[in-house]
Amino acid sequence: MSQKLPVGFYRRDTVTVARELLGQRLVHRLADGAVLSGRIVETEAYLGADDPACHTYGYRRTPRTETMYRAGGVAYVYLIYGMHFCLNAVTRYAGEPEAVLIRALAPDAAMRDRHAGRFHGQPTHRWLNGPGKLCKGLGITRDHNGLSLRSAQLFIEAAACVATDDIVARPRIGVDYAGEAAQWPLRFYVRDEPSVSKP
DNA sequence: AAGAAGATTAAA
DNA sequence: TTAATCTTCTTG
Repeated sequence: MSQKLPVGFYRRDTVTVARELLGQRLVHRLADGAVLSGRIVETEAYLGADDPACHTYGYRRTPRTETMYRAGGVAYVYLIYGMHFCLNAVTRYAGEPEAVLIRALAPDAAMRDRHAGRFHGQPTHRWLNGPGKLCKGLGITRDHNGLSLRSAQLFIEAAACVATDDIVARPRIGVDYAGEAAQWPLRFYVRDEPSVSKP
């Protein structure tokens, strides 16, 4: 029986959390009892006040980013491009606004077996291979913003970490506006994993 | 009050 | 390469 990751897991260095979230299991329980879940295979670290690519660069504080200022272990969900949601795990402590964007999941066997109908006949490795797609696929919306990642409906379960040799570090996606920070190798994914968004 | 841009996606 | 689509933030 798997355990939910303790809050202490999140209240650490954000890059460490981003790397160690690879392999863990994200679970969403719907009101009707359905369980949608997958193994995390791709993440990105957003390093707060000193990171030009981060929503909280320079301690920018707005209604939207308020969640990032909370203590690690809660979900930060926001709408991007007017049509897609992105899910992040808030890291560190209150007042240290950093987070890990969860970019891709490999669907669990139970989900592949029972919820293929949600995905229009697509191959399973394309179900959740992008930050907007995984929110859509799991039914995560802005209603989940601020929710504990140990809550009954949304949580991350402990599973085996991915070995260092199997983690690939690359520049983050979609942050070209961030100058030099656009090159920082803060995107992490599992080597040879088909469900990664852009191998 | 108005405009610009965005941690994306699917389709051409 | 581009449209879709709208919230958030910046500027006037």
